[in-house]
Amino acid sequence: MVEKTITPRKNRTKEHLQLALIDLIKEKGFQAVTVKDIVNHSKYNRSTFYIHYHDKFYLAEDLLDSMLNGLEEAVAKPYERIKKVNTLKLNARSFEIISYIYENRNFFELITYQDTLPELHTKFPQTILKIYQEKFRFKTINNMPVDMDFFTRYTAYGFYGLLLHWISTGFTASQEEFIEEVIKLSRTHMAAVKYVGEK
Amino acid sequence: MVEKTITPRKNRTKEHLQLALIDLIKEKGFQAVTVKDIVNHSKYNRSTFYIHYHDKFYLAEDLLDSMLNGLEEAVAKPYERIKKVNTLKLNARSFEIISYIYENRNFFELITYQDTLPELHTKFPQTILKIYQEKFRFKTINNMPVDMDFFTRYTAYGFYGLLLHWISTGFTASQEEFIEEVIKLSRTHMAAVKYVGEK
DNA sequence: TCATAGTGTCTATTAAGTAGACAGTACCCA
DNA sequence: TGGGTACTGTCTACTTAATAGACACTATGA
Repeated sequence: MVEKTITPRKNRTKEHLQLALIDLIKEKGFQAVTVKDIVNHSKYNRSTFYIHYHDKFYLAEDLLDSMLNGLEEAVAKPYERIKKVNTLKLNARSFEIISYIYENRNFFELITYQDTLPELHTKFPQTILKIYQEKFRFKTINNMPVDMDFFTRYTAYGFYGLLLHWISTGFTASQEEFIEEVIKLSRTHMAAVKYVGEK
Repeated sequence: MVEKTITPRKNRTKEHLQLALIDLIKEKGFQAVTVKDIVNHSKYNRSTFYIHYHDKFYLAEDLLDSMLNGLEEAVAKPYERIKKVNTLKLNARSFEIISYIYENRNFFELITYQDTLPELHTKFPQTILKIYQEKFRFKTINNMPVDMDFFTRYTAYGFYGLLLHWISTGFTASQEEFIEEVIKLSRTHMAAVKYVGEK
């Protein structure tokens, strides 16, 4: 009974509270945000906040988790985002990550703020790594022998570094341009990426 | 009984429907937007839409009116927006308009779309003119004699032209830069602007 | 011609959101 | 030191905005 059913109405309210939190973190930093700020900004009653969340930390956790879950799911579901897939060896599905981040750039911009969402700087790269580990299989050029776990970590964090740069330069490169760059760099040491669905 | 009381809850819902309309106009044009699109996007029930609005045209009207009312009110209330007022002859209050537009750029960008909010292209400049007529009194350089009604219209539409340019270039100039330009141009034929509060 | 998709209206139901009081903590500053 | 202000988290009782679903109707197009 502690977790009740989810309804569209509840989700909507939670989402609005989350959006308020994003705005307020950008405005004054997470530390300074109060529950009162959040309900003022989102125009809910203070009581309403406590129906959904115990305090701002739970709200923050929920926001982070749902965005990162969304990221994982975006990779899992068939490519709706990137339409014209470049005819390259590298699996287009990897670029769902890029599209998802771009679509939700309002959220991911949080990574450029000092006093920001708790755990964002740790969980975001961990999620990238998790996706790389669970969904992709790589092949080195000429089948050069390497520890594949290390190779996966290496490419995941390399990709993360590029993402950070793209985000913090305000997405000045277009999605297409950015994807081009990622492909070029991947090709320096990667022969192919295979997408492995579930399991 | 046709117009019931306004409550925060009602306003919030209406606002969310309005925001959905803005997004959808940008996405597919006003003509193509359906009530179903609007409630899908804003995650309300279709019935809920009809509680608040008769059809999408009433919603559009409400959106436009509230934004333009907001513009008028922004000028009327003491300058909270522009902090450091340049020590110029020209009344800083005029620049509340610029700040308001910038803060609500998501809405005002609609003016750059072809199939957009009905009446936007007529009512927006009319509102600028109304503000100029009701809130400001101008002085020509050296008290050059002109028909003051004409002079007001002339400066209002001149300002409107600059605003259009600023908006449709994606607000690349900062608020401060843009204000600078407006001041420079005003000075070519204007000795002072006086703000006249109510009446 | 039938099928599909959207419209606008209505009804009954309910649970999300509201107002308000409460005791408790933390902080400032006079 | 003590009083003032501001926010917190919990609770209660109320109401009403939001919901699901049915309805007849129109327009479109395959």
